[in-house]
Amino acid sequence: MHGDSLHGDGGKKDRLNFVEQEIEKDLQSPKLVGKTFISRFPPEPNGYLHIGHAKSICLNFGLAKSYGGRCNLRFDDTNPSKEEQEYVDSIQNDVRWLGFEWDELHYASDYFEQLYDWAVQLIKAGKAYVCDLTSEQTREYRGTLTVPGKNSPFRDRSVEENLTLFEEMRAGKYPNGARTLRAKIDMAAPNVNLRDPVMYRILHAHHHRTGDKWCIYPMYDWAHGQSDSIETITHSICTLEFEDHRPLYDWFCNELGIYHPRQIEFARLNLSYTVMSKRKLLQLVTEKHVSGWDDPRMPTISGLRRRGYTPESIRLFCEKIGVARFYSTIDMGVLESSVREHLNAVANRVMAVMNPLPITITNYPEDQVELMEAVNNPEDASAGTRQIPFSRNLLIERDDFMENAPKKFFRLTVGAEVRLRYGYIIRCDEVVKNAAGEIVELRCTYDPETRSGAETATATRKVKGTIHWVSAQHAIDAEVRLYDRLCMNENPEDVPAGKTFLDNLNPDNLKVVTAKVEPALKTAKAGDRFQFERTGYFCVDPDTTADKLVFNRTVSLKDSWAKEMSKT
RNA sequence: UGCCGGGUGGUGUAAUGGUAACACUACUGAUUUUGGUUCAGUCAUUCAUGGUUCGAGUCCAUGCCCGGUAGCCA
Repeated sequence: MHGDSLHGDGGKKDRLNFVEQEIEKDLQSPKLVGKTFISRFPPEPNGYLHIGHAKSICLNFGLAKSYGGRCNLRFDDTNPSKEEQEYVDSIQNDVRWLGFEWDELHYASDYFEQLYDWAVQLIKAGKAYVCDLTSEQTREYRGTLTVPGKNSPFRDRSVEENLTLFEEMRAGKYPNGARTLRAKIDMAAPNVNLRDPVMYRILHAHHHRTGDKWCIYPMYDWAHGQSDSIETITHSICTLEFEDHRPLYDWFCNELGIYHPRQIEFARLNLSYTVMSKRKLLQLVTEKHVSGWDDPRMPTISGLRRRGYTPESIRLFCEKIGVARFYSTIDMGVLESSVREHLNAVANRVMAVMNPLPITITNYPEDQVELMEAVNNPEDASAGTRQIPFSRNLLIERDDFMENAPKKFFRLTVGAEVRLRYGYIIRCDEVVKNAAGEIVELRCTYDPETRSGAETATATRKVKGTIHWVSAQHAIDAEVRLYDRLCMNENPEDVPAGKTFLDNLNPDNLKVVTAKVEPALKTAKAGDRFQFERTGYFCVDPDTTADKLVFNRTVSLKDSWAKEMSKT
């Protein structure tokens, strides 16, 4: 799968997170000694996976790998009104893309019959009853955080009556919301989850897998622990907001007398400069603030994939952020540094000019074209080299020229020399402007003794700066989508009254430009990733066609010059 | 106001009663035909107070602050 550091060489990671520490203790306890560790990733198929899910995926599958165990993929499909096959498919695709393969594929809906039988068992034991209270009444009877609840008037129905009613509920005799099956626990429990929680609700809805077979559906609490139990999950790892549900999880397993997994909770991921809740992501899509779930600005797995993130970079990120019980926000910079780290090692370099400024090498022969040899990846000799055409008329980046340059500007300015990457050293002699006073061309001369690759002292003489370029007649056009952070603020949810996170969207999170790129890119295929030298990492978007190249900026390179400039 | 869980640099994560470590960020400096990469270095007495101890980020007590929780959602 992947070379993670945890137990990577059969050895142990020097630092264990709290989940690993608990697991190691458990694995030596009498209950589990000699047993195989089994976890599961249990998404509800009601949306696309995002980077927060990636944390859970890496944790669950990673743990299984570390401890020589197994990890299942289980769809928690207990609420047919929100779930769709489309989501089931995308989730499987995303998990695989991240580099993981589940041992068993399950659906909570596969356990509906067993869950029903267990409910009957609880009714017979006098531990569950059919309640006729409406949802509003149920809420009133539950009490509040500080006031204990009171018993439902239906709490003491006979076992026989409960059995009949529950059977009729299943048979479809009652409309939505008419009755529920509830566990008989304690209406005065300080933990509200224990105040006779609902186990089944009536829902005449079509389920994406069971069709119209059922009209009663189990609640999360009634389905989750038992599903874990059926699959003999040893460790059921979930997020912190389920912490208060653990006593209920335990209660059901105990009352049923079935295999009892251990639930462990960790803090879910929050990322700065973006939003993570499904509701908000859905809103971005439906209100067209982005082009879809896979828009490169979205923190979804599909969005990150389209943006150019690699599975390795996301796994690396998950490894970096750790796992704890403290509710924290990870800086987007950590995600960005992860993808830079991986792409720096594997992405081939290429030259692309985003905002072209024509230059003419006046002493270079009109019809001459030389092929210059360029290294594809200085970090990886096996990536080889390629040939780039050099000619009299070139295009450079507008930002690489300044008429009145400050002292530390190491690029092109009148009278100064600069190295053209993999080309020659040139000097700018003259600036050509149009009637409006805009710079339209630079006239330069080159030093023929400085051809790249030659080993002579004159050829290797140093100049302060090196800039990228393309040959005007050879370059090809490409649409480049310059993506930036989705939101302007570190915490987009932090808004004044009356505003929403939408007011914090970064208006500059996408700029589209037409760039001139070197001819070698002609054959680039969707998904290919490159480093545009001195600029950033880019990938080929699926919108690319035979006659139109489209690139997405994954992330810019670190830019200490821009940083220097912004100081003043 | 009940119950549950948390507070370690700018941000995260470690340290399991014994030298507060690692990563990201930032800032120095070196290297560099990418102002990239790489390398070297700088940046904290652990929420507060008291206690136990030869020794406390870690154990105890009290306080303060933060988060979760009252769906027939998951």
